[in-house]
Amino acid sequence: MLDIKIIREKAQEIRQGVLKKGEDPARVDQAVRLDEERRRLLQKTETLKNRRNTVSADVARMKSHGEDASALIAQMKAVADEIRAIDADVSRVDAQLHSVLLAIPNIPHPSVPPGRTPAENQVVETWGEEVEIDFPPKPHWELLEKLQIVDFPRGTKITGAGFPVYVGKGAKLERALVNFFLDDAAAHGYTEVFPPLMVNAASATGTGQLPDKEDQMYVVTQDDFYLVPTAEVPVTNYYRDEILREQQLPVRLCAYTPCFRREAGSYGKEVRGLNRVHQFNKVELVEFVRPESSYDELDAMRRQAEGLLRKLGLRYHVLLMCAGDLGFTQAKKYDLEVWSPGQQKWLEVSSVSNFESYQARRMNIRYRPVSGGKPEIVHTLNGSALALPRVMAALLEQNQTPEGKVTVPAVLHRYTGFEIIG
RNA sequence: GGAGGGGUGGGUGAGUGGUCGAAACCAACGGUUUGCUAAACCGUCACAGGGGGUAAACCUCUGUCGAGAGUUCGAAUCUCUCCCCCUCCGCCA
Repeated sequence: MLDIKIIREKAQEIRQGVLKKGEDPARVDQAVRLDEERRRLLQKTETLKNRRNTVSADVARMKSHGEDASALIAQMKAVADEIRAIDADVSRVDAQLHSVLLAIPNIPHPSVPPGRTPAENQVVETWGEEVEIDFPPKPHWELLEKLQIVDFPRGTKITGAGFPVYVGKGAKLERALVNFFLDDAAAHGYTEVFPPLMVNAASATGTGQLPDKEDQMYVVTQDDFYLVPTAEVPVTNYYRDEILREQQLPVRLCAYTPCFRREAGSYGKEVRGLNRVHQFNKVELVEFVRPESSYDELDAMRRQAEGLLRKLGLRYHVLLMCAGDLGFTQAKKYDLEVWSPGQQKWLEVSSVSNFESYQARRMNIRYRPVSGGKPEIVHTLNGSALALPRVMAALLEQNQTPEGKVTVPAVLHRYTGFEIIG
């Protein structure tokens, strides 16, 4: 969420930012009104509480001297009632303000291009040769089936649609990619963590999955837990309600987890093969940084994710997302997309975002400056490096041979132990 | 899952209705003393929100003793619900 003090002081700028993102700025005005009411009520109740505390001390003093305080006590009964009433108003207004603040999106960084639709995202970089394949390239789902490395029908039998079973060299290739990604992150100074795969409601709220995106998560109703839709959720919550030392920053964490997404509402061609599944593997990068360095860190994180695709030799491009295509909590975001020759389209495999203080304020993650002084909110970033299924899809399609075999990129050989599938 | 015992500031730990935001000790930080180090001594030592101050400094008020609700003029202290930790039993990879 945004800082109410900043909303109070710069309502006009915040309104502009919300508009740029294509969201309704009315809540900004609501927040300002509720904030004013809250402060008005606080002044009233705090004056009364001051009186109550003073008189209570008097009562204590009188009683200890054996004097009769019943007149004062009777008098304070009315004050106590009044305090109760006003406090009830305060907590009502507080709750309203909080839910309005949760409904105000993060505002885009000035460098984010305006725009409403994905068509207005900017391609800022393209890497890799446009591969001339002198035979009709197969889509990956045909290769998977022929090579028998991913079994969709049996996954459907075991669980349901969108839960593939990786088999044999498919399973090993998957594990090779996970290890390659993790090792690369470690080489860049990230500390590996392996978090719980279920989180509680407080954690899901911290990263912004709740209250709005509940539909996208699998819920364990009996215990009120949520299966993680991304490692971002448990890993960013690692430091929830904590104060870090400035010397610790930047904190760089990486995590491999399966990710569980209901993907309610998707259908058709978009979900063929590995394009969109309900359970998939991903290595995620998460950083906690000083506010002044968060945009440098964003670029570095993007470069690192790109590096993986380069080492794999996969053609890709980078999109700078326009304001309207940013997530609710994001201030700036790059997407990495790999080329799928079998489908003749780009597939998103990474999303690298700066949340500035938006998530951290919600989660109350701060740092104490070396110079002393008050704790300040950190900036958080995260990025996929990378999500596996579409990397697998592109890898298979870009490296297929006319006979329907697939060559494995050299960088993976030490992980797979084989150089060709089929 | 059953029975019992607990959650107090960075740490240990006192505090069962009345100036308690909380003794004492340790750690940390600043200072004095001192050839240096150490010791000793003095001081500082939470977070959030509101009001004042142009602002910083600072002043002031309110809240916070696992979380929430309640009783009371007044709650760390009494009551209820929930969360967490420990011990024993059961179950179990």
